[in-house]
Amino acid sequence: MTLADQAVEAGAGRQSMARARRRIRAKCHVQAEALRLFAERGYAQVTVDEIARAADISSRTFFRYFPSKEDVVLWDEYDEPSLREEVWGLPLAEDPLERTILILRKIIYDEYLADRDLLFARISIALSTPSVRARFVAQQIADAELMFSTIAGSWGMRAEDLDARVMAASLYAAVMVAVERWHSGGGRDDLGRLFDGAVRALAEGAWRLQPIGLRLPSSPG
Amino acid sequence: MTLADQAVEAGAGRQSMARARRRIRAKCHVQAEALRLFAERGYAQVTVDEIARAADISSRTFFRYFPSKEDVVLWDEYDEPSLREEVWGLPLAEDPLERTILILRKIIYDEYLADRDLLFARISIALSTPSVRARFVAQQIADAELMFSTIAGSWGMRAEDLDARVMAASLYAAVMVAVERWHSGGGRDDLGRLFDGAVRALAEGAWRLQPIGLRLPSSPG
DNA sequence: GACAAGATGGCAGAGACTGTCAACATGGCG
DNA sequence: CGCCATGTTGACAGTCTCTGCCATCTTGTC
Repeated sequence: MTLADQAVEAGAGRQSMARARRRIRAKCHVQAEALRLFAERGYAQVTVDEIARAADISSRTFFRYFPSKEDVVLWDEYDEPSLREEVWGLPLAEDPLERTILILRKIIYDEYLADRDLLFARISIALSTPSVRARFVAQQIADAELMFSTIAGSWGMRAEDLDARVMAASLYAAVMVAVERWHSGGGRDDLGRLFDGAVRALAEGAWRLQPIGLRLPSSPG
Repeated sequence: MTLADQAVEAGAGRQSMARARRRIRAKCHVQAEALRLFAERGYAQVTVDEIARAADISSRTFFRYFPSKEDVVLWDEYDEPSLREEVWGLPLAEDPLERTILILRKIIYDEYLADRDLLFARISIALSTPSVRARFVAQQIADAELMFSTIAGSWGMRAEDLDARVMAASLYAAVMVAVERWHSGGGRDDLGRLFDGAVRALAEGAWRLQPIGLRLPSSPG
């Protein structure tokens, strides 16, 4: 069973799943062409028309696949099935925090193993193009929050707790730092190990935060 | 001495500082008109042409003031002098981490006190408009990293340490959460206190993170 | 094969943004 | 005061992203 199949089954199931599979394949093809052109000439120097021509579609169809030019970089196959599927599929952990970390780790690892070069190409553009980078960051945070609130909800915690939101965003930070480090190392390191390192750094850094936190609640100044 | 004055002094000093002061005042005026229109009709429903007309400038001039439509929301007076000025001006703290927190806190507090309604209007649009929100988030992170690397550098730490970067991003997370909470409370709470709470949440979360961090370095999973 | 649902392409158009250039304001200086 | 250098503005034309609309073609179903 291919990735596309899984995606479709999880999706709006009722319709013909062949259509959806074709659609995903088509999107992959367009993305590949786009990334090739971006690598050659840079993101800003390639127009949507050119991508469409390279992928043998009309530019109108391009925008039916990807809501914006940025999305052709951000999108990946794994976006198609809802994140929630992944969430429920993982083995339980006692702690919502630990579970979030395990899930994040799995997602990172899956993508990493699936197609290292593709991931590297996407990250390269995401990190070097400000507008794409901004959306990249925002998307990561949204994902982390979705996961955390889902998990926290299933444990009876309120997702709006300061703690939940701060931790979700901080975990994103760990992902982001790991990804950047991985990229700056030319993609040769082990992304999973870098992520572990970032999580440990977070634990240690926040540890040193304890005495400061206690000292804070005094005056505004 | 007005804010504008300070900004100019810190800036490319050599020229006539009257010019720069006028420029900042003009930008403030354009921003005020823009926010007024956005509040009336929503960000997307207002064109740059309309903002320009309302502020009595040409749209070409608008883009000379603000590189993009989004920036008219994101910009504030305090962006003009370099952040570094603020950094060096604050009383020393033993720990770079603590110092970063104090600086963040001061910046938040200054803006907060300067013009609560203006800040609230800007945050409202930043949070509700996806494209602006993405840039808002990215900007916060960049600021936090700039500060942290400046401070870390002055203490002889390497700014590229995993620890430094993770903590910078996590602190941003605390700011973000505090700002969102402040906004959802209608701007009535004390922003500084909310920030303190977020920092404490981070410290506590890290506490719970420690055992997980130690358990991680095993298998990819 | 016929029919319904969905996917596509082409076209026109709004709106964000940029390059260029000529007109204009400003501040300093003889 | 007049003049020059420098910086600021507006107008215009043009590019590019993105959208609505509609006619056309493909696909899956019966």
